[in-house]
Amino acid sequence: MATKKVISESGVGERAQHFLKVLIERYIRDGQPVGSRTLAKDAGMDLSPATIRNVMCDLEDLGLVASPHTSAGRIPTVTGFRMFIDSLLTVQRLQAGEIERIRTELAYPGDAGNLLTSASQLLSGVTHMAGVVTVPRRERTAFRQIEFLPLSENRVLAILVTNDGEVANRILNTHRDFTRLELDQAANFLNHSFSGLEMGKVRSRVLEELNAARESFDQTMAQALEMAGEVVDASAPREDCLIAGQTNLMEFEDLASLQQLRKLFDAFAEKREILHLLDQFHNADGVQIFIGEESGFQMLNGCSIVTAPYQVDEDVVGMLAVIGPTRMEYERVIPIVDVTAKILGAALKNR
Amino acid sequence: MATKKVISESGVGERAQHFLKVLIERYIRDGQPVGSRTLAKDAGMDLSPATIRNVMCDLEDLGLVASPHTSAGRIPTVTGFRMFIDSLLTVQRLQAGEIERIRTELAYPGDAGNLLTSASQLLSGVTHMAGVVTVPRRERTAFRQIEFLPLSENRVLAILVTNDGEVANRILNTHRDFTRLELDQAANFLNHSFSGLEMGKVRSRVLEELNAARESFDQTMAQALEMAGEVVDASAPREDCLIAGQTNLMEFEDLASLQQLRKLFDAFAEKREILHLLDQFHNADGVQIFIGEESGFQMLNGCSIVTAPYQVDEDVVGMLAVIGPTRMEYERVIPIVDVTAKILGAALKNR
DNA sequence: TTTGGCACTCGATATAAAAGAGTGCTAACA
DNA sequence: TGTTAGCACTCTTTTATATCGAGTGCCAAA
Repeated sequence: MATKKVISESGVGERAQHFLKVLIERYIRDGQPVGSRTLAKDAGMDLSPATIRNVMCDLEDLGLVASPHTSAGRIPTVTGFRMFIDSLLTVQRLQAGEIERIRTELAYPGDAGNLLTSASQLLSGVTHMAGVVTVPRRERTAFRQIEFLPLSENRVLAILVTNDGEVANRILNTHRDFTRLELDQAANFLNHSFSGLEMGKVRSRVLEELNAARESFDQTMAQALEMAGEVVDASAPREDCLIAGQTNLMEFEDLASLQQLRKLFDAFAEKREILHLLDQFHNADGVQIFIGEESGFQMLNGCSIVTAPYQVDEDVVGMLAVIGPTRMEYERVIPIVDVTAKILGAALKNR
Repeated sequence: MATKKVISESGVGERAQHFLKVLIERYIRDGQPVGSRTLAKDAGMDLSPATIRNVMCDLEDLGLVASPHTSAGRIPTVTGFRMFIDSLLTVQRLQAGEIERIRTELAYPGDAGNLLTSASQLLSGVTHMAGVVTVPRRERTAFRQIEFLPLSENRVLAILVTNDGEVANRILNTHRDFTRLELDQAANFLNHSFSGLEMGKVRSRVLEELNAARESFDQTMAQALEMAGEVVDASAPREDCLIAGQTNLMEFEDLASLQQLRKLFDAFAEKREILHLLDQFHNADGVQIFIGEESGFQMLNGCSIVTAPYQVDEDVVGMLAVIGPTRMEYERVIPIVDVTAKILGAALKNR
């Protein structure tokens, strides 16, 4: 069966694939339709433009490239890009210097929030596109310690520490005044009951016990649980994402139709949709790429997202992403996102 | 001296001022150079275009209007706008409905941060421009209470509560382990020494006492003070501003040169300059307006800022602003900012 | 002081022509 | 059978040119 023209599953000859690759690389560089003459030179196979034209015809029939009008060259379609990304891409190795840069920028100690902000800024700085980091969800974290401090009459400060070192606090207006001793006792009880428990479970357990306490008319207990409930809620899934360098996207005339750009920026301000989108890739491991049009979200037309999860102790805790025009240098961006994810994970671990 | 042509200090006749006013109002509506014919109709004084032209010549000589080219009408200059704003503007009264809207949107209870966010969103929503709210500075707030909680070996959680109810916390890695009792004693001492003191002073006093403690080799005291210093720094002037509706500005083709817009958005992301700018008006009371070019900040070319301080108990605690194109409907925006400032102040008071 | 008249300027719009890039197809070639 | 040269054709881009129209500035008359 070994004919000269090897056909891959997709029905595209090996040579045609090579041309597609070269065409897309060229298109990524210049952003303009690529003609047969240009391609003939770039491909380096010493073929005439006419030959190329024949192949282009095939590629067009397969929906991998398209021409904006009769006398322009070809530009890749979304499916063309998809094939390029999935099987044609040759990822560069990151230069040692760049790895070092990432490492040092994420090396300085600071609290977790700070670190994540740095990471998104770093991504946007290195790639000249928008950098996104989603913040670990609260759901996964565990209860470590709760404390109550009397502030003034009828006002108590509740402090909740989770095992990832985050601290949530809330000022509670209580029905009656509590002594310091009472508060300490309540805290002791709660710490004893919930320590180490995953926050989601804490929430449900608090509710259960609250009902139990009410039935048995244990006022003190009920109040303690009520207060705990409030602060647990305050520390609730405040999942969020940090976006840096949005304005970099204004430089790409690919997206420059203000219309388009505005939709994108609105999405950034809102964040919800972006977050939802990235969550879909939460379970993949390693770098994933997807193209705006594939997502169904209109605001991402013309864009691509390069994303990777980052892990602490084998657990995926959040996502990292770069958003830019579909016409981006994937072979440079992919390793950047990849390495940053790893370094970020490590940095979070020895925090 | 009562001649027919009354000359104001600026050397502009009363009638000329009236024309300037009408011209600017028209320019604000249409965004296009206003010609003599149009102006003749709008002015409602039954004068011929030729007469208007003469007046326009005078206004041009005074630098209040300019023409983009020979055969276009006139557009206001920055100084023209300045005069318009300072003395020609007739501010509309806000409709009862709009006041109600503002009141209800700021009525629902929530923490202070929430309220401020709502305010900026409200401003941007009502004006279709960008809304800004600066958050009260920490400097002005006073120390109320500090507490230390042992977390694990060599890790202590320090919590600082200020009299405005804000809570700052920081996890400290200590050189040695502290018992709960030691920590309580340290907290007691600090609370006793600093309670009620303004934060700026707390910072300096901590340093003084730290030196004293070191000289007298009072290790325990020194450590307590060191820890206090860290958390005080953590709660340092985290002055900040909340910006909403930036993307609204993309709709105005006045600013649409992507160059311009990008600079503006970068400034929004950075925030520092905006904050610094608004701080200059911190002491003014009532609505202030200024025009981008006057600020010297390049990114504000083509923009104006309508700003007002908001007060709690007679004290100015922050600023509120709307940023939009210089060609904005001041007579509508001014009362909105004004009223919002008052309502926000009130809402913060009964928080 | 106001007005009509008039020449003039300059951007905006329209039209046409030419240039350039690239294609598709056909026929010849190895 | 794959490859190539040639050629007509299509569309965009550029350039040149004419025309229109809005609006000005100035002058002379009311």
